[in-house]
Amino acid sequence: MNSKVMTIGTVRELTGLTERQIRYYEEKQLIFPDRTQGRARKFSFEDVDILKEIHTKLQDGFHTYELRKSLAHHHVRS
Amino acid sequence: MNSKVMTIGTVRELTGLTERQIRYYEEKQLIFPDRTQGRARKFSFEDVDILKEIHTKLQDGFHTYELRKSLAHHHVRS
DNA sequence: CGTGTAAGGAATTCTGACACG
DNA sequence: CGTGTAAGGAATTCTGACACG
Repeated sequence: MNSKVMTIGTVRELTGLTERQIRYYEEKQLIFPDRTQGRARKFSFEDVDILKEIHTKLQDGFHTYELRKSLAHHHVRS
Repeated sequence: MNSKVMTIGTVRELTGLTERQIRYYEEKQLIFPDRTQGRARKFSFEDVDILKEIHTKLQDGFHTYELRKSLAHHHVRS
């Protein structure tokens, strides 16, 4: 499911990450949530998986700018 | 996907229904969204399908109390 | 660099009610 | 019966910033 339907609060629960981390990963171009009219972020289940992967990689010593390349294949343009 | 992850606003967009209609169908026991700590409803993609079905049936002349039975098979307890 | 937090505002959602029919 | 709406409150999310290191 690539449809962006979840708010950041739900993603927080599903990933165990904090909102700060999620927003930071977006800032670093690792995830690309949609936005509602009221500028609230909307994520997909795929985003949740990517986020988990990002966090794992970071704990393995990688940096966000390094992950930007390895996560590139996730960007499927529908 | 039966995971309850969407807020009513997303469901509104996905189904084309109003929040009033969605809440009313819940009141009539046709759908069973989860709740967040802050009492906000959370729906699944299956709920979205059921909601569309409910609206179609209503337009076909059925009443909510009649649909309660025909939708019973949807209640899969995980 | 990656993450925590307090700050103030804006958008979202909630409930109970009155309305129509 | 099914749905619209105005009302007030509570919870959510947003951005920019300061902090640590």
